[in-house]
Amino acid sequence: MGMDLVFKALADPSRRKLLDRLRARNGQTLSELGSGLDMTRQAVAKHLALLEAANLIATRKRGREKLHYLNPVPIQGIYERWIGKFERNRLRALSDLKKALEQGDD
Amino acid sequence: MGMDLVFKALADPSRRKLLDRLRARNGQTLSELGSGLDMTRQAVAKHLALLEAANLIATRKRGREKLHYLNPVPIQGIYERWIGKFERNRLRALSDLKKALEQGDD
DNA sequence: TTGACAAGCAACTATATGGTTGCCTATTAT
DNA sequence: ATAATAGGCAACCATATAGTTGCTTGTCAA
Repeated sequence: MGMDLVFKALADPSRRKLLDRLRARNGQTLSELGSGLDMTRQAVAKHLALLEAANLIATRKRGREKLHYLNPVPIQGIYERWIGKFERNRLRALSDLKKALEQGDD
Repeated sequence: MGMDLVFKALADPSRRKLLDRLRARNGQTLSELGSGLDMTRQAVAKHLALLEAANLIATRKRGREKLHYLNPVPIQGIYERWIGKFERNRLRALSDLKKALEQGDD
C-alpha cells in the first residue's frame, strides 16, 4: 500500500525529472524545482505533493520557502523486491559494462 | 523513453503481482498467471503485453502456449538512477536491519 | 475430424490523472 | 504599511488507462 504510492509517483516523467533535479542538488524550493519545466507552478506543486506522500522526498519549511530533499529508501525497496541476493553481482557487472560501452541513455 | 514504459508498467498493482508470481515460478503461461486473480483472462493478457513491451518479461511460444520469463535488468536501471555508488552499502544495511526487525510487509 | 483448450483481437465504458485557471494566505523587504 | 515573493487551495477539462464483453484463430487430443 505504501509501495503503491511509490510506484504511482515514479510512473510520471515529470516527477522523475524532479527527482533527478533533487539528486543533482538537494534542498531546493518549489519555484527552483519548477523553473524551466514547461508546466505551471501549481502542476509542480501537485507532483511534489505526490512524491512527498510516497515518501520519496522529505520537506522542511524555512520562512516562506519549502525545501525539498530526496529520500532514496523506497527505491532500495523496489530493487530488493525482484532482484535476488545472488543476482545482484551479476546484474551490477552487466550494468557497469553497458555504461562503459554506451554512455548513458534515457 | 524505454524507461518510461518500465515505470508505467510497474505503476499497476496487478502487474506487480504478476511479476511477483513470475519471480516465484518462472516460465508460466497466461492462464496460469491469471488463475485466481479476480480479473478476466483478457485483462491479464493486456497487462502481460505491457510488461513485455517494457522488457520486464520475455516470452517464448511452445505449441499453443506462451511462456513468460522475468527480466530483472530494467529494475537494476531504476536502482542505479537515484542511488549513488556510495549510498548503496548504507542503504542495504538499513534494509537488512528493517527486514530482520519487521518481517516483510506489502 | 471435431471438440476442447490456449491465446489473440477489437470495441466500448468508467474512472484516474496531469494540467490548467483563478483566487487566497503567509512571509520578506522597502 | 505595503508591495513583492513563495506557496496553498479548489474547481474544472481532456486524455490515458484498466477493465469488460464478444468474437476469432491456432493447436492438441479423442
